[in-house]
Amino acid sequence: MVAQRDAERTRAELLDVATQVFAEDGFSGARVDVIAERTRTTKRMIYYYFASKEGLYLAVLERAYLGIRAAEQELHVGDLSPVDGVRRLAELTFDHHQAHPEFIRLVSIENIHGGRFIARLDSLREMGNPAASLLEDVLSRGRSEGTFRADVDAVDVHMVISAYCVFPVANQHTFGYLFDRDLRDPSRREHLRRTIGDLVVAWLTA
Amino acid sequence: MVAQRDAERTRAELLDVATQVFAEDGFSGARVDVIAERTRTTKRMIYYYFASKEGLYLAVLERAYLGIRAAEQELHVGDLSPVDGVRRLAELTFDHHQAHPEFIRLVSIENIHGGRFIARLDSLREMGNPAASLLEDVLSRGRSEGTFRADVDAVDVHMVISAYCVFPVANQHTFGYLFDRDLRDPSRREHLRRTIGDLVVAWLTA
DNA sequence: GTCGCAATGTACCAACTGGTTCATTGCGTA
DNA sequence: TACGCAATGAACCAGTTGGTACATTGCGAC
Repeated sequence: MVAQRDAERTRAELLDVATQVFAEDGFSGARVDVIAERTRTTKRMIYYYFASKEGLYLAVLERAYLGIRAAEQELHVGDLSPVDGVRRLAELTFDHHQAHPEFIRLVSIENIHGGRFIARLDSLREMGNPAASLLEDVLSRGRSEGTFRADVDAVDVHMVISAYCVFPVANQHTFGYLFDRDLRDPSRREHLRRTIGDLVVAWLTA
Repeated sequence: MVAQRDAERTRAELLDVATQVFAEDGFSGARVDVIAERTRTTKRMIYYYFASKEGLYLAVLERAYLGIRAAEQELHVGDLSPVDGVRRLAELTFDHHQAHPEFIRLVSIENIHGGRFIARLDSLREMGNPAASLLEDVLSRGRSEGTFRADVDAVDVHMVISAYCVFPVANQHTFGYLFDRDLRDPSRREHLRRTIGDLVVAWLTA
């Protein structure tokens, strides 16, 4: 018989389901009862482990960000030329966003709430941003080599890449409707992927 | 004495307030009572004119888009060279987004809801997209002139510009928190503005 | 002036929703 | 094997919220 009591599993299952539901319906739209229903446990457990709907949302948000950061730790572009390095960094960022739409949705939701929840997660700030650090490095190599322009910093470049990678996921529905173009269609992905590389490289080397 | 009965004014006031409240709190987060309170009229009028909370939201969304389209009609870049034309188009788009954050918020919200509401507003699709049409024109001039690359179309370029212009508004809070950089700070606006021009021109002429 | 109807105000409701109460159960341990 | 406590389940509650019933009022037409 499977263990009938497993605190870790219960907690994890709640987080998984809550991530899905919050990403789908937003904070206000999500219903505690719905989250509980989709679980093998009950609503009581949400309040037992997370104290409140807000506490659950905070836990979901934190875990989502920590997951992203962990993945970023795996990146490495030190052995590539600056030009190949930024292109690769941009493409990997693109892949990553494509693979985690629910994360992007959570971020959108958080911004609609004015970032009032994320502001309480000190853990995120402390751990820094691996992708941005890598970029910092590649960028300075390119600059001292003379191939990259010097009027933008790593955060500027990171913003351009983020903006491009977030958009096809975050705005897929309105854009798709207005321009009759499904930005998430697999057959279009390679073109989009190549484009962010072209874009950033052309810009930095101009 | 001011007119005590003015259907048009009542309707418009409801739409104005509702736009603000929906943009602030999302569809589920917005409260019908709150919208009514901030108006000189009552909740009853919302149901009188818009039938339901959803009806009101649809009206808000439609009006917001129509407003944007109307503004886009004013653009004209036909007398500029292709290079100057795209730069100007990008910069004007940037200005426009900066000036209408509440519109961007509504679009974000709509995407979180899977575009389920906008899909019912046929009026929007019918009117086309002035900015994209202009881009189409400038782009084809640049291509036949030989200055612009040919492996991207107008919608691709429009997406890049949109992504860049939307991001600083839509993600200001999470980005601002994580990178300790206020993307909406007026002192940074000019730099951001110039950058989208540089980016697109460098890319297209690469 | 008074009739007809659009427009409006008030009070109310039924359903929903986040959160709680309290009893119960399984698991490690002495 | 009995004890202590983490973990769990089910029923319940009080505040909130979208929506409505119904009475009333102002305005234009004649």
